[in-house]
Amino acid sequence: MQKEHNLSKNQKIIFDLIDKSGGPMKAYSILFSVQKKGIKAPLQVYRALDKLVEIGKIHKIESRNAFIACQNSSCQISKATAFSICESCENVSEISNSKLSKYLSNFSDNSGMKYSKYNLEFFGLCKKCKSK
Amino acid sequence: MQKEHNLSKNQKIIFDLIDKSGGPMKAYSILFSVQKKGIKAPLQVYRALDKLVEIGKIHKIESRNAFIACQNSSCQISKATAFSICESCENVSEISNSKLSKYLSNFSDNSGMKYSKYNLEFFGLCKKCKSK
DNA sequence: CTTCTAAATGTTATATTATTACATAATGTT
DNA sequence: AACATTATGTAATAATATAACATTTAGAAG
Ligand SMILES: [Zn+2]
Ligand SMILES: [Zn+2]
Ligand SMILES: [Zn+2]
Ligand SMILES: [Zn+2]
Repeated sequence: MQKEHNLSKNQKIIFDLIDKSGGPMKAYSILFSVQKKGIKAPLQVYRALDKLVEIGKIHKIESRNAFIACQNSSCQISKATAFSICESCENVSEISNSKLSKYLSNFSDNSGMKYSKYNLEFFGLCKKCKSK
Repeated sequence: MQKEHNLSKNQKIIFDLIDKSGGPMKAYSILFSVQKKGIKAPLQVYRALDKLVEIGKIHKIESRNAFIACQNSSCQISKATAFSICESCENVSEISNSKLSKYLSNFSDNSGMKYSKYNLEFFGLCKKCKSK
């Protein structure tokens, strides 16, 4: 079970927005959407995003500079993330595959590195875009 | 064998700089370093970087907005990249592990996505930083 | 060698993404 | 109440990346 975090006002506004959007959102698009709720400055958005990433409620899609709500709410995998990204329609979804996460979490090589976190992004074409 | 590409003047200047640096470099730090060679504008740097990424001579470290020379010059893996990143000293190295790349290249799930590319970033502490 | 085309370059301006710095307020703990 | 921690508000600015347009260079085709 994931630890329950009491989100602050700004954190809640921003998390709800991202969560309801169902897909990745960019920081300045978030900013635009929450201005009517009194969040006026980029920093207010980035601070909430940082915190939400830290506690695992959202993840950053690094290749897109965008943020998506965690789609595995019941498990704590914010340090082991995998995404599937359609290069045509930009649809993103979080991959939840226990064999994959086990394989990557246990990965080690002879470099002497101690790995504590990973992020994997797969790119390709989704079902819809393939058949166009 | 990787296809031989004749790099253009700017591409060669920028590739040589990144390659010789031995680590990841950021676009504007590259720009600063090549100004004495006549490359004056960000776009000149970004165009060369885009091309070098496309042909696999360099890779972008997405989580760092930085570019590193491919450390697997003999193989064509620009569409299947894996990196190890030290969160303390920011040392980055390209992981060349055939089992890992085979596992990921063959990965598929029931989402209907057809994967053609992936990028994996491992984070942790390198040997040196661990023992501090 | 000439014509055509694709790729690369040069230049200016601008868009997008993210952080620094400083002041204040709210929340939780002892 | 005193203290520490976390969150907020605001302004300015830094860092990263692209748009638009003109020109030049390098290859391919005839
Ligand atoms: Zn998640
Ligand atoms: Zn698609
Ligand atoms: Zn490589
Ligand atoms: Zn290190």
